[in-house]
Amino acid sequence: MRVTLKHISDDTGLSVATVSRALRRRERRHTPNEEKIYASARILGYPFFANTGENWQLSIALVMKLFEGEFYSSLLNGFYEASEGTDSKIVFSHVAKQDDDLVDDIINLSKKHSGVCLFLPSMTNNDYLKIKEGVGQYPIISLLPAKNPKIDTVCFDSYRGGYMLAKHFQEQGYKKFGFIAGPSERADAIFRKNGFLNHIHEFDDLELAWSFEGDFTSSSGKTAFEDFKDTGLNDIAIFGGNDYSCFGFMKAAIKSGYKVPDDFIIGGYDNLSFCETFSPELTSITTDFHELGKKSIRTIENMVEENMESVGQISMIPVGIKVRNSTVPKN
Amino acid sequence: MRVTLKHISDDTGLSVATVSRALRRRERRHTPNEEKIYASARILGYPFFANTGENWQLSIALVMKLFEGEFYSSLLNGFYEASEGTDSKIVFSHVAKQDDDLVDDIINLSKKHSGVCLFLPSMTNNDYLKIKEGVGQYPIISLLPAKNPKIDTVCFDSYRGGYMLAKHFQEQGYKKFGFIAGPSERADAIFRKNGFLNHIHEFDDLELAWSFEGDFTSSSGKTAFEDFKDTGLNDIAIFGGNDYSCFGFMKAAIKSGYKVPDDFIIGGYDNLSFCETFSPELTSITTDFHELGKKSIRTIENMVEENMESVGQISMIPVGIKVRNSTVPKN
DNA sequence: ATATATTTGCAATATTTTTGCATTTACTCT
DNA sequence: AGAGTAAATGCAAAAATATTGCAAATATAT
Repeated sequence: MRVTLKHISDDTGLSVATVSRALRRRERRHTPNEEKIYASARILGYPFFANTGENWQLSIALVMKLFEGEFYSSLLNGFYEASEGTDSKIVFSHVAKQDDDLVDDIINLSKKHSGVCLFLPSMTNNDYLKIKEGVGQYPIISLLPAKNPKIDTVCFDSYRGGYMLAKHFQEQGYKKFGFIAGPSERADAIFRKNGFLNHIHEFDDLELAWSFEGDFTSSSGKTAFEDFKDTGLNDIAIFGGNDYSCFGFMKAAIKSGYKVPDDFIIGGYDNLSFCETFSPELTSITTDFHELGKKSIRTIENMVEENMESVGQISMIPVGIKVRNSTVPKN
Repeated sequence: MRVTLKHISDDTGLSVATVSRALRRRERRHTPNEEKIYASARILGYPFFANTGENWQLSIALVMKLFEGEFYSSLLNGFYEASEGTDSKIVFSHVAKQDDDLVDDIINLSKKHSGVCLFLPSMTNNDYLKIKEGVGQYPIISLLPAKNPKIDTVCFDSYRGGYMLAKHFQEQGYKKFGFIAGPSERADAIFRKNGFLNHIHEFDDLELAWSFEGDFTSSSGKTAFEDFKDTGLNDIAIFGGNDYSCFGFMKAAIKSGYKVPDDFIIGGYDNLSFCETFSPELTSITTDFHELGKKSIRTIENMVEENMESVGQISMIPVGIKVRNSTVPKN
């Protein structure tokens, strides 16, 4: 049974007619009974109707799970800014921490919104298939790259990011390269790595001299440094996988008496604001969340309007590189 | 006119009966017509009814405006975590960047949600009054302290934060204190300052030797250092207003050859994750966003249920202090 | 105390949604 | 290809829900 005026009437003790009038009135009067009716309507969950014609907007749910660090703010901010001036409004949706209900949660979201954007690194291909089955032909995209994407994807060009950084290292005259890997189950981490390694492999005089399995945290960067230190390598260019790893690595290195960029150069990924705060300032791959948001919203809007079958299309948003003192000595 | 099945029927060319059945059915079938009906319902904005009894949740809108940096992630995360296991669900709501429509935006939000939490540093008392007038007796709170709050407030005890830091400085044996102020229109910045200064004034042997008007940015921290350097002061304990200011200040100081905590000690506010990454690690006032979220949600829930008049009550969430190497030499 | 405006409930009316039933369409199995 | 079966659809009746005219009750102003 859905919520009707009768429920509110029973709840408030007022007649259905009074409830109807209070809720339908253009201007609020803030009389005690009106307040009572509104309060009851909210508690009971009476649907406040959207009106035809009148600036109705698509609501697009942006679904994330983990939620710490500057990165998520930037992502959200990019989407909100991108939504201004479009016919869509962004609704941020948080989903349960447990993976169990994830698929069901998303299917439920699809009932309430016009489209869904997923940013969920832990999702498997199997999950995506289940979601696709659950939502049917519905505007839904993923914001993370996948090896074999089951749904349309709008994401940063992680591969190119890794590639660009390797190229930059080469241009600085380095031949030996190092790499701290991200979590191996994250496709974006793998693409970054592939881009980096592929550039190295393209040139016979370049060599991957060291690598380490990290997990994108600052503390794994520190562990990576301890591993690195034991190798005794120097004159090497290191890709940290992301900025946090680099911070952890650099901090430990500087503490051990290393000088950056003299003893090694290092570059990160994400271009967090702390890149400028750290000494030396960290070279990093830059991502434009505003572009990601714009492209995602446009994609969802197209899907809603054309109502066409999704075919696992991938849109890559280009990334850039911000060169700072961690790879280029101060002049 | 609100959206009815007739609209969807007209839009899809199917009969009202078919539309009704498709939307009412428990399980989705994903037939072409069903997809068409759902798509149309989403575009037109047909209200998908919340059911009585069945796990209906209060929806609480968390309203923010600016949106950069780790701080906002933490705030959101705290609220979402706090909402788990309660009868409420958090809906994050972004409002227009322009101040003009702010009040109207919030009044509109009040129609769609059971309660509203505002985190809007730029709001004036006048704005709050207008909102109160617009929403009537409605569950709404502010998450920022105000000198003379017009609506109920749940916020961190900024005053005590400033006070605690001054006390910590005193315990480290310092007599001379310095201070970088935040934006003067932000009440939370003023409370931090007052707490800090009041502790100083309580003791005759303590003295505020230097202060600077900043704006909570890293670059204003840098400017603050330039001002500080000219004074030639040393053996001083500095409260940076927030962490960003401290980072900017420390970076500039270290570049100028200062040693922290030898030449001066410094403490921040917010306990950003970068406090641990910076060298030296930054002592900072810690805030518990989970507690803030819990208290806020409980307050809104009470307001919804008891439907009582809001009276400008203030709930302060205690803050803590995390002492690190920027104020205590490593042992 | 009286006049006037506002709010409310009842009942009638209008609108919207659901359902029984016959028909059409899609699909399966010879 | 054609019969048989299941599912989907439209029509129209029925049910449910929402709105409104009107008179009584209540509040407010004079």
